Amino acid sequence: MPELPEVETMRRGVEPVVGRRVERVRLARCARRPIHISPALPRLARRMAGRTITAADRVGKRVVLRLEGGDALVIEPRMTGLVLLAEPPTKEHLRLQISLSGGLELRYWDCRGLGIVRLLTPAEFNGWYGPDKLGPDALDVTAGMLSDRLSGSRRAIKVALLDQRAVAGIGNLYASEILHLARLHPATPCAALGRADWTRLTAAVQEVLREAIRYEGSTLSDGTYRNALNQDGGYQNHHRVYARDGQPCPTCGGPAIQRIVQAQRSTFFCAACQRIKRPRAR
DNA sequence: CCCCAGTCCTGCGGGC
DNA sequence: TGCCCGCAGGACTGGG
Repeated sequence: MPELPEVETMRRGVEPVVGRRVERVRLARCARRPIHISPALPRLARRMAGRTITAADRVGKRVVLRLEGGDALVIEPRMTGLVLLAEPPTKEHLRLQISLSGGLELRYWDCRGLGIVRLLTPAEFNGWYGPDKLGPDALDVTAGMLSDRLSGSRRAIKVALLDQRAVAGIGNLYASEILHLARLHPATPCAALGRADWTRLTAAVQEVLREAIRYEGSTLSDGTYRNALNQDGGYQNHHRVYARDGQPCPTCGGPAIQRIVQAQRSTFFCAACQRIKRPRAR
């Protein structure tokens, strides 16, 4: 499940595309269902052909390839999408192939096919990913920004961290990891957090995400996430709580990590070192 | 504003 | 051993 560290690793892995010219764009025939792509081929192919890629950026959980002239190709992998410069894991779920000058082949592979690829003008890009839609990037967010955006909310902090309008890039896996490092109970209402909590939480956001990037993301047992060269990440060996229910807490040695469900998603935490804070009584 | 359930999709693992 | 069912969840939508 690509979140910020996985998408950042993909972005770094495809940086060799910068400076190359788009020669050909085609859909892979082996995909059972067509990819969610906008605009549809051949219009997208015509708009991209002959143009040079000027930058490989990231916005939240998406890879953004900037094109000469100002358009951007946004690749949103969602659950199982991979942006590759190597051969894909299987031929079967290859969705899109972009041939670049110098013989480079950029591929988009997506097992479940929930991902989306969009070619956007600058105005369209701002409509999709402007400040109304996406909060500050999780790597840049400050404690002040987080508390300004969330401290008035009664939502559980775990659920709020998944809201991309509040902060961009955190998904279900890293939300649990971050809250464990920050020693905050995932069900704590945002409004119950004090200044020191926001500071500790923000520090944990930075530390967990930077460490996960250093290990090139998490490849889970389903094996879906890989870097641009089709290699596994390494951060799954450093998970503190995610999918470790029943195992001892790495911080306090407490007997068992617990699993609960919040907003229909699994949350993992240690009930011993992540104690809930109740909102102040009115 | 916030919350919930449903939608997309496929591979895998648990249970029988 | 084989089959079926449910689960995994990012982003979005519609209803309460």
